[in-house]
Amino acid sequence: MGDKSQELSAAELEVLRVLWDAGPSTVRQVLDALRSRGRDWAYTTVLTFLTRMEQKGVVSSNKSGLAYVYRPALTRNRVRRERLRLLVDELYDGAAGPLVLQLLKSQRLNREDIEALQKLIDELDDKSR
Amino acid sequence: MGDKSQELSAAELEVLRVLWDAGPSTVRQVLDALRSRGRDWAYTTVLTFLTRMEQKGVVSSNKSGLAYVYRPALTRNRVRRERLRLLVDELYDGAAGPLVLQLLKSQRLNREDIEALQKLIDELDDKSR
DNA sequence: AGTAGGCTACTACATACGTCGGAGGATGGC
DNA sequence: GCCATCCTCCGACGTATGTAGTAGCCTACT
Repeated sequence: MGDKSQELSAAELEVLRVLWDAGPSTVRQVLDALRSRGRDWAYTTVLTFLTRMEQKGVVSSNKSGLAYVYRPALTRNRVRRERLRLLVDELYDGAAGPLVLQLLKSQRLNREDIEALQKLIDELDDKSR
Repeated sequence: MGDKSQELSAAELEVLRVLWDAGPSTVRQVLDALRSRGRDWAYTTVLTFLTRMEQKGVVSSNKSGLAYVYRPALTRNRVRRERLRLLVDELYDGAAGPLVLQLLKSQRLNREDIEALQKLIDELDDKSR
């Protein structure tokens, strides 16, 4: 099967998100964080995920005192970029334009977003002219 | 595991894409289309996918003459929306703004895109004011 | 009528994913 | 010193995914 090696399943991504939000954490801390997000896994389940994810290289760990502390080995931005690219390639034939439009239409942006957007567009506009 | 029932794996999505692009097709037609896209599966592999996908309800089929003809049961737009929502929720905490910005920054848009964008922003701007 | 070639059904198998339980080692109170 | 804890390691099990072989059924041509 896939050997791109850095494939994140939905559940794995959830674990990673905890690490991004909470910073380096032990298994128990991750477990608690997941619990508070409504994910009620067993301790060993979390352990299994972290272990497997370390194999894949998406988290790293080092023993600190009694327990191992895990930290993300991929930045949120890196994953965002990859996922975004995948989405664009798979569902928009590589063209980002329509995706942006769809986003703007279907999601409600607030005033602030719109302003930031406008600014960026002005820049792009200058550059492309 | 997931029972949302309508989970599409990467490979399944590829099959679906062929159906979207080519319209109702037989197994062989799908196979050929996949081949021309560099996916060199065996005939029965494609058959397996289509069969499983029909179970899941993402394609439907009806016998026409000698062979079954498969057609998508989900629109491309529907899948786009779902995937997009997932991406926004999982990686942007539900906020579409930053996603749009990242898209605009990292992907190269052409003049046309930018204009369409500008127009849309003007509209949003009016409405939100 | 016989056969080649296309089609589906059924089965299979390895790997990944989601989910844990139990065994066994360190540790910190009492 | 001993027990309640907490931690990790290893193994397990069911379902999903990726990939395909085989067998048997039509059908159309010769």
